Amino acid sequence: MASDPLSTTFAALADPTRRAILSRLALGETSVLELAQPFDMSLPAISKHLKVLEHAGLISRSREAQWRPCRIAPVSLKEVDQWLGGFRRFWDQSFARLDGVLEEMKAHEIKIRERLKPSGPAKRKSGVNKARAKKEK
Amino acid sequence: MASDPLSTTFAALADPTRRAILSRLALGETSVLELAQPFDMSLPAISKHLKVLEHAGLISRSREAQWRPCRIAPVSLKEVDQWLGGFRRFWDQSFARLDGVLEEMKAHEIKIRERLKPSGPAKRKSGVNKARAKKEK
DNA sequence: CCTGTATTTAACCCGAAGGTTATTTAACCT
DNA sequence: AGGTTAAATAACCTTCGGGTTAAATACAGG
Repeated sequence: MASDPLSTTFAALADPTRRAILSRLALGETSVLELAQPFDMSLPAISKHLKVLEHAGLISRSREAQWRPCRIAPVSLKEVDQWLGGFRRFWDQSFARLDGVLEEMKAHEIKIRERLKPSGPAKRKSGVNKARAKKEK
Repeated sequence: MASDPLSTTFAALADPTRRAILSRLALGETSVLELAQPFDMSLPAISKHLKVLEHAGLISRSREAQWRPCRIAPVSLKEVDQWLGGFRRFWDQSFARLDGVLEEMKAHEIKIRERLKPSGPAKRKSGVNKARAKKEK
């Protein structure tokens, strides 16, 4: 497995048992035994899953007598969400519209700048990367 | 690997090469060779990555002469986003606040109902699952 | 038809993921 | 100290993921 943080997090989430554990933890901190209870799986297996989640920064664990209560640690999830954000316009209508608005604002700003400093050339943002040009059937 | 759709998608995203490919595709549809160009990796390896992405529903491919242009397919990403949504309150302040507001609205609604039908007991929503009760040191 | 270009498939290697059982550590309670 | 409960570790097995090279497929075009 790739070792960068985001890959580690995605890999940790790529298992239904681990996602179910996280869903359970969304209801609140709990012990390993209680986390294991819904699954038809040995305790060491659960222990491994928890280690994976912890290593991915998705949960944190403390000690309380002989229990090691687990809770959700939000930072990694937040990072996943932020990565996803870069693609949100592909499915979220309102984000797509926001894209358009930003384009418009940018164009408008450029016009304003050009009007304010008629001597110097306005700083042009390089346009969207338009690779793959030559290709018609 | 687990074979449910969400696991497949997360697994596909758990690789920096594949995420980079998606990022490139966010700029627009392109060919396999151009997708491969930034990576120090054989072409069959890229081909496999694309197959994984396609199987996860993250990209779609068409044919155009001898090229097989790829583009982003948003549905799987959207599903990931929706799954994440269930946890957003853990890191998003405004969502946490929304949680509070919803709680308040629910309580208010119950009061109203009770006032309107003083004869029958108001339909109580069962409270948040409060597992793990007995545990004090 | 033959050659070049784009891409996939086949066959293989290696290490890591996810599961098992058996054993060990840690902490509580008499 | 001894016994019980909670959890982790060790050792092991099998499957799968990501990479390789070499060969096959699909199409365009002189």
